[in-house]
Amino acid sequence: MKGTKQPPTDVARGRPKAFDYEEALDTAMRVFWTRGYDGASLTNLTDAMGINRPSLYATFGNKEDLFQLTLERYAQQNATVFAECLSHVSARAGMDRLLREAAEAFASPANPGGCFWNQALMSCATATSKMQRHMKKMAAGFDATLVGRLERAVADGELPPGTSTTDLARYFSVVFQGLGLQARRGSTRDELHRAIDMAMRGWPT
Amino acid sequence: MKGTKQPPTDVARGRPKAFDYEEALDTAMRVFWTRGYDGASLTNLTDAMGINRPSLYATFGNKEDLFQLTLERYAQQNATVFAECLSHVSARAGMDRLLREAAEAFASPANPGGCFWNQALMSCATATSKMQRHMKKMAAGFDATLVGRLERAVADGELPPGTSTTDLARYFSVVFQGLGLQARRGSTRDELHRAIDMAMRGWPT
DNA sequence: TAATTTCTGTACCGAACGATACAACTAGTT
DNA sequence: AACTAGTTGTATCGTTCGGTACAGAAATTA
Repeated sequence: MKGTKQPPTDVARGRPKAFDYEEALDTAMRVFWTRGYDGASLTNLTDAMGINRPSLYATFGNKEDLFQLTLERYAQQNATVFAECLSHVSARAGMDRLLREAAEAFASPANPGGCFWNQALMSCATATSKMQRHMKKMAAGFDATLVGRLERAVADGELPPGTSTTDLARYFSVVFQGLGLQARRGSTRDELHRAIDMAMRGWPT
Repeated sequence: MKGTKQPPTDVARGRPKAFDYEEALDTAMRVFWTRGYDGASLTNLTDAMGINRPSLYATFGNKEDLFQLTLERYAQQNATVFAECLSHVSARAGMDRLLREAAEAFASPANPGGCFWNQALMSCATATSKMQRHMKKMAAGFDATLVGRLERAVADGELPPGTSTTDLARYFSVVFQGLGLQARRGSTRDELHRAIDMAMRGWPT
């Protein structure tokens, strides 16, 4: 990540960038999202981002750094909705909402389809062990947040005492990821919502 | 697929192959399964298969042909268990069984982890449109089989009349694929089975 | 205006990619 | 034994890969 230069900390000094940092990162994300890590070549990336190679390297480091940055950006972009869903008074309603928000994003024609994180997960076999560790850490954080919310639900009496929160969180994780793949296969948002209706029946009574 | 030569139709004529056709195909499948289509280089493949490039090309065509052959083999290998599960008198028990068999395969340490078909699905963005069509066709076949079994269940009275068999099939497809990704993330078979317990609660009453 | 700083564009690097030409080799056929 | 069909190993093809050196362009600073 050395040499990576974030947006201006002070005033710009030399020649100004001819592109927007975050916009370029978003575009890169979509390329990786569509083609996977290995399938996305630097030419694919620079063409889509509208910048040339040296600019990319000076700004984002190398390909792996860029990929990691897009992953972090993806997490960051969805963190707000994620937190909002889980802050709902009812854990059940929050979980339902989370799945439905995900369905919207996964099936949105504005996106490449499915879940970027799924794509990254399948792509990371050829990645550095450092990046694999990073991804595992992100995944663990996601799971932990889910478990935390469910534990609060048990404490609140919304879930029966003795409920295995890890098992329940894992179940919803399965559904979550399944929705992403199903969306990738072309399912519409309505179809995903109907699947969520059924998935929510798994909630303990 | 031109130039592809299947196992001996007549008696072998020239110099005999120094490797087993199906064994080599299995090995290739595992390489693709682990690394994805783009992530698997010909060197990765030939090294693992224990054959050299010209033998690979003479026997399996090019890289894309080989990939397609491994996909077909994967489908063929699982077709038996698949059909057996769905031939159960109870559609519900059959579906349950299908998911559990899948969980075993997805989490088996003998396999690369997860579902090869999932991996292929994410890899196919860079593939030929011909191969994408082929994959869509395979997926549609899977779905149609599921729907067919559920329709029979409606006719048998196992499912309430008016049940949307396509919606139900899609739900189980979501769970199925989710299990694959969860396994890839390292979940054990027991953990997957507990997720299936919850998923089966989505079955209409 | 001169000096300095930063970014852009071209042109290229060595390495790895998918794919083959070709000769040596090994079997069955005659 | 001579011939033919098919496989194997080596050595290589042209292309694309990720990554960079370097000169010129565009801004701020003095």
